[in-house]
Amino acid sequence: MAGLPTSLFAARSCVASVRIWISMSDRPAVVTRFAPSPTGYLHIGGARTALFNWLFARHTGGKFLVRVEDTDRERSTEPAVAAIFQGLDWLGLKSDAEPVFQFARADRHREAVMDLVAKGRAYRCYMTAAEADAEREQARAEGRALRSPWRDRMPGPAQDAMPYVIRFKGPLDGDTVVEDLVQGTVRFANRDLDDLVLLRTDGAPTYNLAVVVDDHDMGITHVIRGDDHLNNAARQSLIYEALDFAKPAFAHIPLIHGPDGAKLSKRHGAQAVGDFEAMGYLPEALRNYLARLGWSHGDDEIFSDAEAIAWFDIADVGKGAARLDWDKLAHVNAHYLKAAGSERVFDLVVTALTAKGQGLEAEPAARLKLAMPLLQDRGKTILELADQVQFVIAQRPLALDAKANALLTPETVTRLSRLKARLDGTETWNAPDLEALLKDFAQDEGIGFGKFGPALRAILTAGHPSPDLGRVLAALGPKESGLRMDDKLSHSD
RNA sequence: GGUCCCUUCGUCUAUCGGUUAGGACACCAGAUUUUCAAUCUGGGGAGAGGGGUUCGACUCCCCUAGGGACUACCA
Repeated sequence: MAGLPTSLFAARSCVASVRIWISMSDRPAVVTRFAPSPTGYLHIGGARTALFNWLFARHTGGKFLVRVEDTDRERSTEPAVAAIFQGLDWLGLKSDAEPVFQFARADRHREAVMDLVAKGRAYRCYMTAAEADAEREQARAEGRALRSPWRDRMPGPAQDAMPYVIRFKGPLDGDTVVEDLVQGTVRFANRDLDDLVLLRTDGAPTYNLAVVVDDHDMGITHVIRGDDHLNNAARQSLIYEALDFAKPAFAHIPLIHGPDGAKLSKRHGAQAVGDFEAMGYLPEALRNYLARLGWSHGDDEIFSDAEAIAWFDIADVGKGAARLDWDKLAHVNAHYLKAAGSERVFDLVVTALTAKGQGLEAEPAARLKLAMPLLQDRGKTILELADQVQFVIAQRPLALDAKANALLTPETVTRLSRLKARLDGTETWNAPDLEALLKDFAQDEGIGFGKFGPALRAILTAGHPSPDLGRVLAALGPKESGLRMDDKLSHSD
């Protein structure tokens, strides 16, 4: 039901892409991969995992691949696949080859399992679910991992029609050592590693088997993933050995937690990469922030992609879990917002405005486009910018509240009329010159800004958030500024 | 319960046995001031606790506490 259309899982292309890597004699020295399971949106933690894989591949001149782990047919959905690809795309983390869909490779996985059975490293297990539960309970009581009684028992005629799974035949003693690039040497006692299921009753491969086979077939050299998989690395290590596959290097990076230290979840505001986009963050800002979360290069905080690529090293990834800090993300975003091209910021602001149900007509849109360079440093996110930009796109005549009207005393109105006359004669309509003109005006009138600034601001912005008056005038342009002033100056005398 | 991982300012982190423990965000104060911001200057703020090892531990080892992951026919 939740199954995926076969078109997305064209086995031919998926398998072929894998074979290309294997047959290439000049295969890169480093191949990393991001392997999400399509059960939801691209999680911000997953995005960081993808980023680290991408950075390491770029740093080493290697390849970055994407593999969709969709072996769980019940939970995998097509919208999730699309959302993940869209998230990666937005973040600028593109796979260097066609993405591989794990489900399409089920035959290859079964083949590997049969190999294991033939080698005596896996066996058919006929336990029912209830029996397995009982067995598990007993194993737990004895302080060891689950083993099946079928481990050393040959099935008889009675089993002929019985369903079975294929379990890995794990060693009973000895240790399995995972040499992790981040966590160091981690030792597991084999008695604690259970005989995990390799093939389900319906013949479908399970995760731990599929990852090993796929990572091997895809030529993955470095498995960089969340440290929630550190335990799995031991189980997978055993499978690599049983299959006679060379093991990749492992790097288990800490997970991202919410601001309160708990596992990141919905209540922390956002989880999906798409949420960050909707909240008005720039992809390059998120990349910078995410890279800095758990990884560092001395005191560097703001850096370009090129610098991140040049500097990134797994050895500099920290071991502790990091918390998401919205303030710092906002700060980084503000930096990139200032540096971004005005046309791009304008487009994003318009999109945000439209999403808020505030579509723009041609004239205010044109005004905003021209004003954008003067305004894009006034917010930390596109959403904040959408608020900061309201005074520009407001339509005449502006409605002033009682407080603003109170500012327009006869004296102030005549004073502003004199200012208007001076503005009308201005040739250089730009923020610094306008600011200077305003200063000169105040001096010539023998007054401080406080005597006419608030009133002028009210006339020009109707109380919307706005920058320095020089910038306000510049942003509005000579025509709109003049009209807004005329609106209020001509008929209150 | 078992196994494994983690622990420096509020947060992200630097430090790779010898530093007045540095930076960034946040916070506080001051400057600026025509709203709100921004900006500039200054300030407070940390090695979870306890044992060792060492001439000397944030750094190495052990214990405890706290946090996290795994312990599925999920990935």
